[in-house]
Amino acid sequence: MITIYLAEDQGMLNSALSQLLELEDDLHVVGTATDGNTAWQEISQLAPDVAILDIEMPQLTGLDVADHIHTAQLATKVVILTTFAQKAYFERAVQAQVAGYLLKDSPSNDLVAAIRQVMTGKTTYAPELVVNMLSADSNPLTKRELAVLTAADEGKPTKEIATSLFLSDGTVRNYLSSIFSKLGVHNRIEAVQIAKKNKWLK
Amino acid sequence: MITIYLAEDQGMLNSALSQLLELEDDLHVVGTATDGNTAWQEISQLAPDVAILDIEMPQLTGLDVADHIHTAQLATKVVILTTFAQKAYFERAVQAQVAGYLLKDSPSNDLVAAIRQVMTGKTTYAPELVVNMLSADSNPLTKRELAVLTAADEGKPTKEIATSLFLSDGTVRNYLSSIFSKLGVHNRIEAVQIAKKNKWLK
DNA sequence: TAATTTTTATGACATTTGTCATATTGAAAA
DNA sequence: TTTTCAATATGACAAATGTCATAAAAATTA
Repeated sequence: MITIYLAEDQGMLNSALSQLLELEDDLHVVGTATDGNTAWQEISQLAPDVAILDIEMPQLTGLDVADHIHTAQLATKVVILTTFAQKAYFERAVQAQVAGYLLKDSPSNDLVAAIRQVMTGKTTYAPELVVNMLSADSNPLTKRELAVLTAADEGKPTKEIATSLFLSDGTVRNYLSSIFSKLGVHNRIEAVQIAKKNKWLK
Repeated sequence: MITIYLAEDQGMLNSALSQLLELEDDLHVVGTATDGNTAWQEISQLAPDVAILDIEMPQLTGLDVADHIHTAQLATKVVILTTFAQKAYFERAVQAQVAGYLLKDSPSNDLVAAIRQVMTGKTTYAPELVVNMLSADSNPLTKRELAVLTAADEGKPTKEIATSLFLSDGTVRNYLSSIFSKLGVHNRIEAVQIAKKNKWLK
């Protein structure tokens, strides 16, 4: 019997998954949480075989919890369950030696499969990730370009950006223009969007 | 036997829910989709008793699909399933005469309950919504203004906004100008920021 | 060291934005 | 039933934005 702890902050997915896992003869959900703090508390108590952790949770992220589990040297295997294939997240997960990493895009059966898989000592990563890793979208923007874009994101008009960065008006427009061409767009809003999607901008 | 169609773009939730619903003796999932277009195609063919629709889906939103169902006068009852309690969404849903509206925060059993409920002809709305409605920090923007701002937030330039909303170029600029004066700002980015902070815009 | 990239700047130009005045229609509120 | 507000439109104009060519010092990389 494999014992499982499920931490997922979206109620519907949380309860749907836990009911579903519970239906499997060899799986047993020993607890669930919708925030990272409770999750870590209970996992350290219960020491389940597997912890399924969402990344974006209140208080502590799933990656934080995974770190704790790792440093506390619990035998609990961690499976990260997240929405997007983000390079940065994935790297942190590897650091924390998680046993599995899969996306919410996948069907729920993949989760069941992943659980059994990690119990055999193997690791499983969503294939989308590998693709995403190879075509690593490293930031094409320079420091200053990023500074300009950040200011633009705050809604500042060109002039304000210029004075705040001690640049000339035209230089700021040039930077923006260069940013646009690098990102293949034609205005600030789109540029900011792309930069945010790629986590180059918070 | 209640026939159900499920449209939810997040694969994990989609498959988890459909498996879960299928377990109930009186429920049968006749189809699922992860985008609005397929959803509407299939729903119009299959005419299920209940359609469970996520709002944020590619191509057509759940609200668009609900509109279609409503105007095509299908007998299909619609249950909207969404992440946040947004007044605007809710209002549009009411317009489209949806039978139920619930949040992904709720446990999955609420969904099962809601399905049975709407089949008796009753409507069910998540209680959080009512609270959210009352304490609604009232939005000074009109429907169209919001539509324009939403498009602007996507990075579309004036012309595109105009064609996508079937408006003239100047009208769009007028709306934006009026938005700015209502919100006390002078450009799109700032306007979007404020609207987001106040949850008038997602 | 040589080649390349980054940071910074101008000027000129076309286009896009934002502002304002003004006007019509229809719907909602007083 | 006035009066107001929402939705829509024009035209005109000023200001901001985006594009391009060109340039040069400083820093980085090969």
